[in-house]
Amino acid sequence: MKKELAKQYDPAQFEERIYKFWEEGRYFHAERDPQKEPYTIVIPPPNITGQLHMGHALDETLQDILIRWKRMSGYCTLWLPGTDHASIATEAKIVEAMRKEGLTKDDLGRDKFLERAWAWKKQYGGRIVEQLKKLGSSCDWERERFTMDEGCSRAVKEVFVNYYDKGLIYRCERIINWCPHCLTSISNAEVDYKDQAGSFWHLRYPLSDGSGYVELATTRPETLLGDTAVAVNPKDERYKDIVGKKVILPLVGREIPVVADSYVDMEFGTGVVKITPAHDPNDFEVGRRHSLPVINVMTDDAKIVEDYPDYAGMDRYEARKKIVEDLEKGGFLVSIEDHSHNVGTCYRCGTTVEPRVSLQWFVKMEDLAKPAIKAVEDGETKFVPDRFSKNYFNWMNDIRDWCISRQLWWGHRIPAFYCDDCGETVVTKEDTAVCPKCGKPMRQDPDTLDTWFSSALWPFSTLGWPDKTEDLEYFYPTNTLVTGYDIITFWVSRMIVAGMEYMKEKPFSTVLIHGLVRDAEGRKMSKSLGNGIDPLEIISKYGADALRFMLATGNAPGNDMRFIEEKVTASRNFANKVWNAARFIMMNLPDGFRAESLPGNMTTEDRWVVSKFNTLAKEVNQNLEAFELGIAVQKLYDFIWDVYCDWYIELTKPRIAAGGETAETAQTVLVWVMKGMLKLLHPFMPYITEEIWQALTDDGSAIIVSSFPVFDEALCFADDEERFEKIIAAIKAVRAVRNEMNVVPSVKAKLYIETAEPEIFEAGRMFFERLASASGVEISGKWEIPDCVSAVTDSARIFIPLSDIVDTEKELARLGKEKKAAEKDIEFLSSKLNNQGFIAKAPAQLIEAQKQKLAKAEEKLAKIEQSIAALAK
RNA sequence: GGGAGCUUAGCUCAGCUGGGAGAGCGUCUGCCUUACAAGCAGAGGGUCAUAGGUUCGAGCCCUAUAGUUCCCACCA
Repeated sequence: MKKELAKQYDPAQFEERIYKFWEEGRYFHAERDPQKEPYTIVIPPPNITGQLHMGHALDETLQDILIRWKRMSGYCTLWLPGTDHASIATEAKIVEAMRKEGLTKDDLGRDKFLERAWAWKKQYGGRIVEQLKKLGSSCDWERERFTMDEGCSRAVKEVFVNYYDKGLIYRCERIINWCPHCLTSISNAEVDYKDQAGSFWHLRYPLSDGSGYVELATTRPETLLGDTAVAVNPKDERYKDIVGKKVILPLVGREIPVVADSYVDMEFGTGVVKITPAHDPNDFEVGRRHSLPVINVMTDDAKIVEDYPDYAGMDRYEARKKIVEDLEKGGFLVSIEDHSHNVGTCYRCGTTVEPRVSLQWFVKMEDLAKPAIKAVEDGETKFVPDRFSKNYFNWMNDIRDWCISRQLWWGHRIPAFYCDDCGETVVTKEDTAVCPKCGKPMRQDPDTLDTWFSSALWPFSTLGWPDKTEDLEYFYPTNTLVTGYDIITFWVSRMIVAGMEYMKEKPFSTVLIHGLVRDAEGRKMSKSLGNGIDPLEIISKYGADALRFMLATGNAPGNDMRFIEEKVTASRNFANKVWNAARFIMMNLPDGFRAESLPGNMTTEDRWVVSKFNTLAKEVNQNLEAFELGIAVQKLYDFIWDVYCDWYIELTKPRIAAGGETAETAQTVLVWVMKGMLKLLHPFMPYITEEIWQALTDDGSAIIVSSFPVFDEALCFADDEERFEKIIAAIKAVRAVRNEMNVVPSVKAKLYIETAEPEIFEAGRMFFERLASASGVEISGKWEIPDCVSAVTDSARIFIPLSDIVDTEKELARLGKEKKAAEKDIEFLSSKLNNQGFIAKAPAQLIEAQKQKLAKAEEKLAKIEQSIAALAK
């Protein structure tokens, strides 16, 4: 009937097999069912270039826990997977690969390049998916999507054209962040600011009327070539006379005006600023206000343009050096100061971005942001933990227009067409366009869209939008989005915007935010540091369940965590514990044993464990409901290891050995609780629970679709819990005393239990033998045993006659310590109960509990005193 | 400049609506007790960063301070 389980937990033996079993059984597939409530998660699509890293592992684990829990709780659950084309990252990889072959994009041309890109996608896009599967992710792979598949592309075009028609997308010349390495514009959100040590060059520009110089300071002397003015503050008395005059631009010889603009900070530097509209965003604004010319002095790859023969072709840093030298030679350099400043770098490649004026497409964000802000304000969408909504509001309330065009080939091509003949622009969903004015064929914009443009539509484009599909109707809005705090601005905010605009409804109800997985020293895992840890290696070493369990343990939402391998070991050990508990049960079940329901003749300890399990089921559900995954894990761990394994299993051993009815009852309860426990654990450790379930039930059922345990009023046995805790307390007390007296377990001793509740201890008689090294148990209301060690609880004194070992002095000292502890308890509790404020204001239940504790403490003290008195005689 | 987080046992971290401080790892003492030595039993270890405040009662709420991390903006 049942399979033997191996002696040691070895996940490699079954994880792959179990995953195949689930896939073949189509357990991950979501079939719309009007009778059921849907529960939907869309995956944050990993990049096709990506390899599974710890961040993914955490993200996927959290999602899978929620999905599996909801699936078992009767929801129609859809976890929709997919991948992102990641335009800039993928294109960079392909360009890099081509470079090794000595090829450039231009050598290949757009079509050939895209062929390569698709081949790349075909080759590597599946890799990350296979890796996700290793984790046990229960995604509906039948619905796997890709941001550049036909449907998503259609959605992108639809949105672009619609935004354009509504006047929310516009094209204009602006200063944008340009990456000279990736050769594309990037959005504000894609710029990482980093502190760098630099210099502050003080220069002087001669006034054209020969009346002297103005002194100014710059961190970027090479941009001087593009200066078209110098500016001072209009209120600055020092410079009011020179406003309107001209200065001669050193090295270039151009005459440029002195303008007055309030942008200039009088306190900073000399109060004079050189204005380079083409290479600084603030200067660009100043330039606009004063109608200054915009002179671009750099090429795409940040080299000086040919107009300046002395520097043409030099890289910007090389040019800087040369220009400083020349300034010095010309007597224009006053001084050089050390200066640390924040420079923008490309989030992909780390190259210092070059602000640059160019013609780009933008989304007007202000109006679009409003409903998205409101959705979070009104609680339509909630961030967990809540503090991240502040992040969101910060960003959204100060939203800038979004630069969406990228000078890349891999991505959604902008559906705008230009007529070179008459200058007409058409934005259309059609693949080609004919000029409506002159009838000539039009040229499509060569640029593509920011990757995040398509990701923003992910929650509905993947469900069929713009068509009104049944999936969309049923599964939208999705329920939970699980992601890291690092992409709230990139992605989460833009999904909410798009969802509100096109679905008129939030894309998800909850955003569960998690932190970063750092290395053991707390550093970010990164390629450059080489401190990344490969989840796949960890899985092959410890199993996916151990990794998942560890990732869900001891961590509160939104907080970073450190990856420490010992934590995985601890989780693996826990899995081994579960494994062996199951093994124990199966070794002790008769053939054909079935435990469908709880027996009617349960003992106190049976009801004790069932009642505790019932509480566990309640709390795990509550914690999951509140996204307190770490707390749920902790409770499961404690119950399984401590309550079930260390106590209950041990309690059943003498009963099973005794055989007969009590054995059968114990077996039934063992199996019943084990099954419930496995179910509660399944979302966290899917593989091992399925493997054990299959071996244990042997009826073709699958735990993945079993019903998740819930609280059951009929299984509350508070009385039995209390009664049995007394036995546990007594056993613990005996063990502690024996340990303290250095009595080895092999030395058995008879126990004489003195108690006012003999029937309770009568029921626990056999457990003392097994769990407290007793050679026999006598129970009475009163014992007089001289020269004896005694273990004391509030409900019993247990005498342990070990005459050859007993050291009266030592025992008196030990009891003295216990007495002190009891007295301290009493003092604490009675002072609390004597406090009028406490009595008047504390909840009645609490007061009652304190009274009971006090009574128990007093009982215990009395018993200790008796023992001391007897020994002192 | 604006905002947020963190500071709890030697280490890594939990602590859900305020009611006698927890776990894992490490340490110490025993134990191969027929599910598990990836184990069992026991023990030690904390002024919950500091200073005030609110409260009958504060690790938790409020204010300030220090250290630390991060986000946003800006720095010619």
